Amino acid sequence: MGKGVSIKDIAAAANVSIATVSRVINHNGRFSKETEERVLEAIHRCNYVPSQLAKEMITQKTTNVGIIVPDITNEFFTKLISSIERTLFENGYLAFICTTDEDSEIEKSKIQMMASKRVSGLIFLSSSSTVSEEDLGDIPTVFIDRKPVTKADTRCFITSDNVSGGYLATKELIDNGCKKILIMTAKNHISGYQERYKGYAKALKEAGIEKEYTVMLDHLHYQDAYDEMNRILDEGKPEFDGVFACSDWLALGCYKSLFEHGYDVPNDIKIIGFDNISITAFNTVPISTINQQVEKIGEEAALYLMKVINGEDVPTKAIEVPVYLVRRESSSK
Amino acid sequence: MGKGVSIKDIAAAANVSIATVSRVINHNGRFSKETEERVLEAIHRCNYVPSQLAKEMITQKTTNVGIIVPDITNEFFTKLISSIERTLFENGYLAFICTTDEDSEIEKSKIQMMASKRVSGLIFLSSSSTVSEEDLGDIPTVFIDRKPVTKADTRCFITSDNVSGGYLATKELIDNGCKKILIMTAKNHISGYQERYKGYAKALKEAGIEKEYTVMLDHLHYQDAYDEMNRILDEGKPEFDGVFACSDWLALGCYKSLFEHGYDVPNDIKIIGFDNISITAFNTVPISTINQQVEKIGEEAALYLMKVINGEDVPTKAIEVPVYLVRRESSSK
DNA sequence: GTGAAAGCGCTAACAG
DNA sequence: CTGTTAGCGCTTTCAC
Repeated sequence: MGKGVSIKDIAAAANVSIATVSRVINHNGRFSKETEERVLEAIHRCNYVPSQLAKEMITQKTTNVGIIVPDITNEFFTKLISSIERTLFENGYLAFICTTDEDSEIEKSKIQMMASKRVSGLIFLSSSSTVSEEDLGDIPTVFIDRKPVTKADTRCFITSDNVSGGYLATKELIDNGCKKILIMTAKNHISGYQERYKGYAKALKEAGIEKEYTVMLDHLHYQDAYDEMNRILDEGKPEFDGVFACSDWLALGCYKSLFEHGYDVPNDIKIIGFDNISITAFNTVPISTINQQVEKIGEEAALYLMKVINGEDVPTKAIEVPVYLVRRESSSK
Repeated sequence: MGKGVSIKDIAAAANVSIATVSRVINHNGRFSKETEERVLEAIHRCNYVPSQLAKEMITQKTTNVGIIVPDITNEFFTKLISSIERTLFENGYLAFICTTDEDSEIEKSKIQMMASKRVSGLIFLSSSSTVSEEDLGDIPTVFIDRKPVTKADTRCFITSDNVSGGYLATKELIDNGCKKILIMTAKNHISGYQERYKGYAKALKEAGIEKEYTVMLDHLHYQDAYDEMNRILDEGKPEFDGVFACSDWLALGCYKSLFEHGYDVPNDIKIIGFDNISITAFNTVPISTINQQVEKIGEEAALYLMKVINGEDVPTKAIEVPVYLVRRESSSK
């Protein structure tokens, strides 16, 4: 497709100089109507596609951005990526996709590759592993969702308002009569989860509930929540009447364990999750959850990044996108 | 990160010619140990990252490949993309991600953009919309999963052995006592679904079951299957004792409807899905399904594409990756 | 309005 | 072993 045919060929075919062809292509004016037509005709006839590659080479500025995520098999990430990719493309950028599998070696090597390809920016869904500032260098970078464990906090960071989310979730349980609420969260320091815990603590305090009941998980898969809840329930009658699972997958794991142990959700025990992934709505007992405005986060991230790339003024260093409660059966009275 | 510093600077810093620097970088030999060290030292000291962009410009060959998918919020696509991306990267390629949202205009415009960026190949998860050969031009392309509705069948096409899958699924139901089996599939001509139907028909015929029971859906989301099954069940006692849903999401929708109508799965009615997405295992009644070797499909696609790119001999035009049955509770006796 | 010429950062002959 | 040179396909002054 137009590979092989270059601006030279068009110049020859249209009987003008390559400078003129360039002007026509880029709508830079300074050519007559007739010339334009002749050039356009030649372009069409030769099936010519200007090399963006060469342009990027000379302007020293690519329209490529890298998206880096731990993995892609996760509805939250996936929606984020879609939204980012769409926003970027609307502004003339294409996105490289890079999964790191939480492996900092891979991460490093992909960042380097992108650097060598001169991406003009990076959108980073950092794993909890440390991203070295050195690797990132002066590439404009926006972090999403997970706050990196580096001094990289000089860069932009976009996330949901997780504290409010944790608060809303916990309050929903309290409002519907729960007195003892278990929070299931992550053992390692993922910023979002820590904030959700803060919201939980705040709601408890506000309601005059003193006893917290925290369960920390090493891994955050469905199975881990299921196993852990099984362990707890196998020990005897549970001490809690509400569960705030810090992600929907955890909530689903808890639900299944409770169900299999003969507990009635929401009558015996209420559950609320976080993220609003689609299956929560489809669960036998639909699961209440906190909705993150993923599309908006992705869009904000992309827009912000492009501003940085274009050297615009970017006042805000941290953006928090609001969340809202999605009330379903699992937390009802 | 090394942007701004070029091969010239290194040449100067190491007191050699740029040609020598180039040789060292590319391990092309013809330089002494000492020179190498001096150059390497300069590279390190200046924090130099060679511009892959310039290299691609001159060698007329990029190490970028485009992945085109209808959307990304789908475990099957997602796994495929992961696998492709990994395989490509292991071979020095980076992947552009392009979602089309089944919109052929967007598709067209993204393909053009990638062409102008001179991607060296495309991996195409075509929507049922027609991909024009003209757009693809001479870019090496591999199709996955869905057979394009064009004359593009001159290109490579990789997919699961869907006929066998449909056969295995149906046979599983028959083997466990089903006499009347409903198949829920797609109304439009998605190759995979058509083939699954063929397998279904074959198994029925082999078992001497004459009556087929086909339900076709316009859209293939959970909700569509749920609604359709509700409609059927609301009409009265169902005529079938087994359901072969051509995707897991459809199976889950059917399950919920059956459950809510008071039917016992698998005792009253058995269900089997297709794809083996993770939630099928987590359903209250785990759903039997046909596993597609997604990782393998992705890997094969990437490897095949790179062969084409490198001008290697590529005998096979169509690759079918085997599937296998995953037996769970929903289809048991 | 239009063209000639100088590069962008690099590779690839070709000399030495 | 090493340096010189000619581009890759394009943009961008600077003349005319």
